[in-house]
Amino acid sequence: MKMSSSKNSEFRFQSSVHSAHILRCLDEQRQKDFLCDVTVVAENRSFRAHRSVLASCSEYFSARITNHTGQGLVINLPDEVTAEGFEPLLQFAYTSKLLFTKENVLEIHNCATVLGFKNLDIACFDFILPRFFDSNVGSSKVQRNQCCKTKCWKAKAESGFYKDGANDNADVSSVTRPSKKQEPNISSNLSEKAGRTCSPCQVDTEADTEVESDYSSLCPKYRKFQLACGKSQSYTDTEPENTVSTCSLNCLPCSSYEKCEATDTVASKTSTGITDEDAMTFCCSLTKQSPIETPQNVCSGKTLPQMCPMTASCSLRGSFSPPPKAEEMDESASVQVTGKECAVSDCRTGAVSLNPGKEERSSVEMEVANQLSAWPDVCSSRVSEAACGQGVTMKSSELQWLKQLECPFLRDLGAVDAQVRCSEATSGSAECSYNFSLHSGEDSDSFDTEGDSESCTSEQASLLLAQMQLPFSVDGIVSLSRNDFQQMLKTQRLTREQLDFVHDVRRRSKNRIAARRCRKRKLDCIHNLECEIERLQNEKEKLAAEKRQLDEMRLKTWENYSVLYDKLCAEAKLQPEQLQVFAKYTSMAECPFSAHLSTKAQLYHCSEHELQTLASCFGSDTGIFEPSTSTTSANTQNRAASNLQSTEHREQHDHVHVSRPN
DNA sequence: GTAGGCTGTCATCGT
DNA sequence: AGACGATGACAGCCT
Repeated sequence: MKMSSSKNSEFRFQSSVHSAHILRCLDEQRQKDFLCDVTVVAENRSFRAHRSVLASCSEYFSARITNHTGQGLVINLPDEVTAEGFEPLLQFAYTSKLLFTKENVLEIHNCATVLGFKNLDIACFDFILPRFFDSNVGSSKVQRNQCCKTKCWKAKAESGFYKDGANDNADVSSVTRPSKKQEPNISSNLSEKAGRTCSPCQVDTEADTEVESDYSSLCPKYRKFQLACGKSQSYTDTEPENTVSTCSLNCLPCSSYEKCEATDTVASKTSTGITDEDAMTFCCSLTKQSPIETPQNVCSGKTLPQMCPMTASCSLRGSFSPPPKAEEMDESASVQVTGKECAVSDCRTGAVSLNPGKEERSSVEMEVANQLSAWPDVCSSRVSEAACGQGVTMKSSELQWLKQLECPFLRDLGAVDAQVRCSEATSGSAECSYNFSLHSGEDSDSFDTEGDSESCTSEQASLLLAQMQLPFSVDGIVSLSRNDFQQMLKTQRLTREQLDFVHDVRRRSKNRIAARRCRKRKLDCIHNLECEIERLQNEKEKLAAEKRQLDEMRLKTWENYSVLYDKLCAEAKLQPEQLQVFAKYTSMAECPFSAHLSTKAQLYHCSEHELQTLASCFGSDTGIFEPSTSTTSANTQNRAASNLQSTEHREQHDHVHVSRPN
């Protein structure tokens, strides 16, 4: 639930549970066959559903249903759509969740393709299928994104491509470097660590899970401010979009490969010194295989293994869940692919951090990102970590290539640019790609503003770590919890100087991050205060205008009273004494003229001085009180003064504050 | 040359 | 007692 205010105090309520509730109700209706207006026949099975839902999810149904308005519509699906494949799709249409198994995923994919099921983009299957049907996930033999065209998938399926993961090797070998020494077993490190610290990669988020503003994480002052002014813009909302995001090469459509092929080489060559051929191979290897077999200059093979930031950070950071290998998965296991809206979380947790304040990502992107975050193999984790500023070093060629991706939520990442800058700055000198990004998820908010100085200091720290033969990355040192950090130190035999240095690095790095947070909060606070000032000024102007209007109305009303009073006196021909008696016996509540009459009667006995005093109390700037040069004006003065007096008198009785006209 | 902004670091305080 | 986060102050760098 969000409440956001505009400058003119207009509020917008946006429910984050409404859409899910609607969908849930529709699903219940479907199960009860309530209000269903279409029957879909697949093979020999029939399914009841709502036209609007089907048409919303599927291009096929949209086309078939559009011209049918009558009742009892029956749609016979083509032969290639099986009941087994269609049923999960129907369920997906009503629940956003796709339940599938290794056995039926191809069937579902085929049906989705034929029916043009939206939000189950090929990218999802492109990501999912290799996981199921490759026995070497995470170990470099996956063929991904070779072709995203449906035909290719069909061809692969028909040819049993996914039935035998070993086949991949032959295909890949033709485009990969023949002999690439595999890097240390990063995936196993990840697996071990993640097995200890991470939850399984299933992402099943109920849509009614609300993203609440986490004021508890704010400093006291800021928290007080936020709470005090009922901040419409939560702190998380102010997070720069660069806190985004995990993405993977896996989700790339074909165009990315093509673009990569066409555009990547120049940047790669110029900045890293590798040849066009290398770049091409690298590009292809990125798109056609898992990253383990990417060129070693990504994580330079020339560096000592323990100095490799990849190794260090991957082994130290255990936040990412390892991908469940196909052979490790239960045959009957199903994986839920759920839409998850606006997930904002720490990159370290492996969850996706999509900018909530920015334009909404498509559900496909959301889902892919979620899956990627929950299912990162080494490749995706590296890319996503680079995107998250986790400190995994990528050379500019990789980053330039990343920028070509068709994934919009990765393409517009400032992080990529920032990383490119970092890489460019260091690519010339560093054979070893040191880990020079200190973002640890929680502070990954400042990619676009962090200059070279920070990178340099971090790099210096990394260099010093290397010089001291310390097998740690700065990022690893910073991101570890206290206990993990202590345990990590215990596993190493470090001298006193080394220990002090590591602690110093950790302390300074954490403080640096804290300073960034602090400054960001301060800026946010200033910004919010400025908005508050503007809002209050607008409100003040509005109230002033309202007050003026009310004053005018009040004066007009009193003038009407005066006219009526004069008319009454003239018609009744009351003498002053009669007026006095009249006023005496008429309560103010019962007679609207009583106050007027009373005052009028009293004024007949007022001296000129008292009258002037009353008039001066009323003030002359309203134009009501005119110099008493004539009887008429004197009467007007009297009436005005009596108005004032009676008003104030009434205020005393009613305890209602009525401001005196200015 | 100078002002202003940004960032890292240190010191200090409160938790 | 020690770790940690927040924050003010200061210095260095850059524009």
